[in-house]
Parts: sequence; C-alpha cells; structure tokens
Amino acid sequence: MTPTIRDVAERAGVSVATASRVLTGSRKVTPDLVTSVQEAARTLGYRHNAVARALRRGRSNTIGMVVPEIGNPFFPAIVEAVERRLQESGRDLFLCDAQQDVGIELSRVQALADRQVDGLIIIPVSAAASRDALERIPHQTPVVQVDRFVEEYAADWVGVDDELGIGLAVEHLASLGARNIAFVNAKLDSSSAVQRYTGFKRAMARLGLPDDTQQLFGTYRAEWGRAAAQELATGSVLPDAVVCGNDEIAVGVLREFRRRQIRVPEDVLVTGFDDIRFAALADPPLTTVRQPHEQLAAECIRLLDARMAEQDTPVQRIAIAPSLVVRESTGGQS
Amino acid sequence: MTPTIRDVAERAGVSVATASRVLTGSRKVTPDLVTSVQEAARTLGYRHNAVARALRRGRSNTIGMVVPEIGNPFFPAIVEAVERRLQESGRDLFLCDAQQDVGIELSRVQALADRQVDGLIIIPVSAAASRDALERIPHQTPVVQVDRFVEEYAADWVGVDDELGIGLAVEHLASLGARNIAFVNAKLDSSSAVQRYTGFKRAMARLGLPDDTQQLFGTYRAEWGRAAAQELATGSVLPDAVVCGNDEIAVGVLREFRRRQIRVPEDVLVTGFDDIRFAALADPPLTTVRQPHEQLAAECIRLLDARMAEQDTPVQRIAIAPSLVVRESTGGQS
DNA sequence: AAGCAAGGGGTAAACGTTTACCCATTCTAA
DNA sequence: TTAGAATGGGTAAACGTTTACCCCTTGCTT
Repeated sequence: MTPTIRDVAERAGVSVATASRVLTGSRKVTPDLVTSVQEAARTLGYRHNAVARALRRGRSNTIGMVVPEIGNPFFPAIVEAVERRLQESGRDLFLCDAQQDVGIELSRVQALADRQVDGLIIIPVSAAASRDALERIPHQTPVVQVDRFVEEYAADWVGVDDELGIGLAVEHLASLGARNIAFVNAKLDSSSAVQRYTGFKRAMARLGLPDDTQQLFGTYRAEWGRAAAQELATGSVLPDAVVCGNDEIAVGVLREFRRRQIRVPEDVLVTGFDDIRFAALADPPLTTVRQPHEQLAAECIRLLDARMAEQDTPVQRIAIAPSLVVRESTGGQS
Repeated sequence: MTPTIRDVAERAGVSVATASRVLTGSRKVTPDLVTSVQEAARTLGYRHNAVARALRRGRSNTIGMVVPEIGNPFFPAIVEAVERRLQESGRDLFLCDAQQDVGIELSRVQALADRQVDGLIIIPVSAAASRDALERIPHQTPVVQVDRFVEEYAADWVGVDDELGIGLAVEHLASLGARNIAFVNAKLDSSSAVQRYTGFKRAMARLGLPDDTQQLFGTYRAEWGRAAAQELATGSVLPDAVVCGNDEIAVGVLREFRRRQIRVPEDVLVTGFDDIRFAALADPPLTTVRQPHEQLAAECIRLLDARMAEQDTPVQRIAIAPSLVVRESTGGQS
C-alpha cells in the first residue's frame, strides 16, 4: 500500500501531528524532528492524500474550468493562458468539456463542484439555457465567467468587448469602400453571438450603411461558414464584404469562395473574430479581431481571487477592448 | 451550509446508514423509507460530497488525462472522443495540459494521482524525459498511453501505426512520380516523431528512392513548417514533394510556399499527418494520414478498463492502421 | 526564587461518507 | 410449533488528513 502520514510519523518516531506540521509547515517544529520527518517521508516515498486533505480542509487547491467545446481552437488558447496564470500560485486546473450541450455542461459543473474545487471558471454554452447549471453551483463556490456570460445571472465576467470588436471590423471595411456588408454568425444563443450581432447592427447604422444586407445564423464552425458562403455566392448580388462571427466561420467562407473561384480580397472582403492560430495561416491570411488571451486570463484569475477573498462584493463585468489585425483577406499586408 | 447526508437522514427520520443505502442503492430498503429519504434529499437539495466518498471508497469514478499541449488541435480531437466514451459509463474526465514541459507534466500527473483518479490516460510529451513522471505514478493506478509512448516503460499503449501511415504517404507520392522527397518533422524526442521518421526512411528504401533528401527537424508547429519551407525553397533544387510530420507543419509549409509563389501541387506536392479539422480547409486542401479518433478512444478505454479489472496482465501495445486521405495538395479531388 | 509566557509536542476530534457487523423482526420449512 | 434463514434497520468504525486543545518544559522577568 502507499504510505500514509501515520507511516511517516512512525518511522520518524514522532506523532502524526508533528509529521503533518513538518510536511505542511503549518507550525514551527524542532530542526531535528523536521529533518527526521522529511527523511522518513522521502525514503518511504510519501505523498499526501489530496482527497483526505481536501475533506479535512474543505478546500482543494484546485480550480475547475468548463469550456463549451474544446475542439474549437479559441477555447484551448484561453485555457492555456489561464493555466499559466494559475501555475504562478501553485494551483491545479481541471478542465472539462461541455460538448456544446447544456446537459453535459451541468454534469461537468456538478462534478467539479462536488469535488470541492476552490473556484470555477466557466465559458457558458448558452446565454439562457446554461443558467440552470450555474444556479446549481453551491453559493460558497466562487464563479467567474469568461468570454461569454449567462443572462440574468449574477456572477463576475471578463471578456472582450464584442460590440466594439465587430465595430472595428465594420469600420475597417467601410473605410475600404464596402457598403453591402453581409454578416455570418452563429445562432444567437450565446452571449457573444448576441453582442457581435448588435455590434454589427449598430456599426452599420452609425456609418449610415444599409442594414438590410444578408445576415445568416448557424454555428461557430467552418462547415457553417462554407454553407453560408454558398448561399451568399448564389444570391443575386455578391456582397462587398462578409463579416464573420468567428475565425472558424471565416475560414469556411474563404474555402468556399476559393472553391467557387471568387477572389478574396479582389471580389469580396472577409473578416473573422478571435485571431486563432490558423487565422494567419489561412489563404489569404485573415483580417480578424484579436482577443488578448493573456489579459483575459489575468483578469479572470484576479476576479476569482477577489471573489474567493470576499464573497459579498458586487459583481463585476470587465470588457476588454480588442484590436483589429489587418491581413490580406481585406487587402492588408501579409 | 450545504446539507450532508446526516441532515437528509434526520429529516427522513432514518439513520445515516439507511440514507446512504437509499442514495447509493447499495442495499435494499423498504419502499416507504426510500421515498421519504429521496423526498428529504430533494427538498434539502442534497448532493453527495464526492471528496468524502472518494476517501472512504478509495475510488473517485474519475479518469485523469494529460495531453502534451492542448493548443495543438490533434489532442483536443482525441480528448473529445475519449470523453464521449467515458460518458457512456458515467465517469468524469479531468483534463490537464503539460504545456510541452515534462516538469509540468510530472506535476499534473501527480495532481491527478493524488486525487485518487481511477485511471490515467496520458499522451507523453517525450519518449525519454517523460519516463520519470510516469514511473512516479502509484503502481495501483492503471495507466494507458495514447498516441505516443515512453520508451522502456511498461504500460499499455494504443495509437496509430505511424510507420505504416507515413509509408502510405510516401507510396502515394512515389506513385505520382515523386523521387526527391523531403521530410519535415518535429525533433525526435516523442515516440511518434521517431516512428514517423523511421517510417519515412524505410518507405524510401523499400521504394528504391534516394534517402539523402532534405530531412529537417523542428517542432510540431506551423511556424516550424514555415521556416522549413523557407529552407527548402532557398535550397539549390526544390524537392518533388514534402512529407510533413503532422498537419500543422504542413499548413505552415503550404503557407510559405504560397507566399513565395511556389505552386502546390503543380511545383511540389505536400502531405500532412493527423487529418485535423483544418486540413480540409487549408489551401490547397491537404492530403494527409487520418487518425481514427473514435477507434483510438474506444481501444483506449477498453485497455483502461481491462487494466482496472486485472492488474497483472501483460502489457499491450495496439497499433491501428491509419488511412490516407487524398486531397488537392497532391493533386487529388477537392 | 517564583511566577508567567512562550515554545513545541502529543491526543483526539473532526471533515462526510460507506460499510462491516450486530440485532430485531418476519418468514419458511419441517 | 419452532428452529433457522432471510430481510432490513441501526451503530460505529474506518478512510487519511489537519488542527483545536492540552500539557510539559524551558527561559525570562521581577
């Protein structure tokens, strides 16, 4: 069997209390005993049982995170940044995937909460349907939402200013002379889809552009981008530009236009959102709205720690301004 | 405070033992009591404390998984498939990212083992340097390696037959008349990099092709692909074809060739490995070796369950034959 | 020199479950 | 009818820690 702290104490000739004190450093212990306990622990290959510790302490030194779909490359990028931050404070991150399903999301959230994670970072699947999952989280567990949020649910949030981001894209296109600007997005069930849509409409209005352009709603995936591009291409007139709700959609759009020999950026301009790894590798490289991962992650951990330190402080929503990255899909430099 | 089983028992007017029996179904209980316990649990909003349960039972109904780098899209694809499988048996998956660092990998493995996961699925970072991390896993914890394995370490493995896969690519290129075939791969510190390399050399020898072609080793990332392509493009003669160690490299290669106006497939053929989501979306769409995720995941869970059921059965290595997907980067159909 | 504080060790309770064991009741079979 | 089995409930121990509490020793202050 794996050795317990009792074995360590026995071998070192001390009580378990002393052994625990040495191993956790929770109280001062005579140097002699310190070394003999450490020696004993080392020779036995002792590792503390994190389950027992968590039960006793009521905390686990672990943060849980749930993302909507790990296959969507934007989310791993956020996860990596969060992980790097957590590492600085020596905490572990356990990651779960909701597979775009609020039922699975609920079970993941509960699995993590049941295991006494000290905090929960969640990118909710749906602005409305994820509320149930989040409301079932025990109230003492701090929760921070990232990127997306749930409507009418009081928890901290940090994300990018989606409205502003889409606005940057639209303005850029308008400055290049585009007037008939189509919009291809995911269905409006996540908060980011909603905000990007309102961002689009407001920017169009602000710039005095016609807002009866083609606006198509599907999923945040490349297949949808292809399907949408097909619809745009077979319509009566090709738009001057296509604003996409995320980069995956945009990559699908580019692919379909290429297949149909519609040239980007000569015949039509295309923009994405997120600046995923492959945005710069697409052909042509994609003009997109960059999400500052590191900053998002830093704010996320800051919010979480603040919430852990003080439960009853007012909820915050932090929107970070994104920036536009101009590449060849709108005629920029490579 | 959140209610405990004691509260449930009290409210239902039974002992905690009975409450536990009802809630876990571990023994038959009179129907009356069953309903009153369930009623009590429901009205109190009782959720069992998974930490306490795990401590008492010594099992956690949880599988841990560690991947080398979650930002590499091949790994999330495997994770998703594994997750779907585990769901069938009602187990949870906690995922950790090693960030391509064997030190972090070690700490992740230990964090999971310390929390009494029932099994560990690991894609090791390095064929040699990851051995330390794996050897420190308590011997009662079942371990299955996926995709990559650690040399001289006795644990089950399931993956694709890398040698065979690369062989398919080389044969395909040879059948198209390519003779001067370059190879762009990651450095040989992961088992897959090694196996893909030997696969390449053997295939070249088998087909009687010159094996003094350019062979470049970097990382499994697109940036490396770009750098390597630059080197190939500026060499004295452009190879007939480039076999890449994975799709990310290949995408980088395609990008750089495009930038330099080297046409694929007219001037040079390119192949990848993995068939990630973006392989079909690259321009031109990438001919690649497809990894059967679902099958890999299924075998992985099967191995894990077998190992959990019986500790001392001989170690297995299962190599699944991959298939070639021909796309335009070697002149195939879109 | 006496009293008190501080330092540091041990004992045992507690965290929330599950389950071995015991016991009372009811049922079955001879 | 009665011995024995079967059914089902309760009591309490156990999982491996951490830590409140107690107590002894030492050293310092007056």
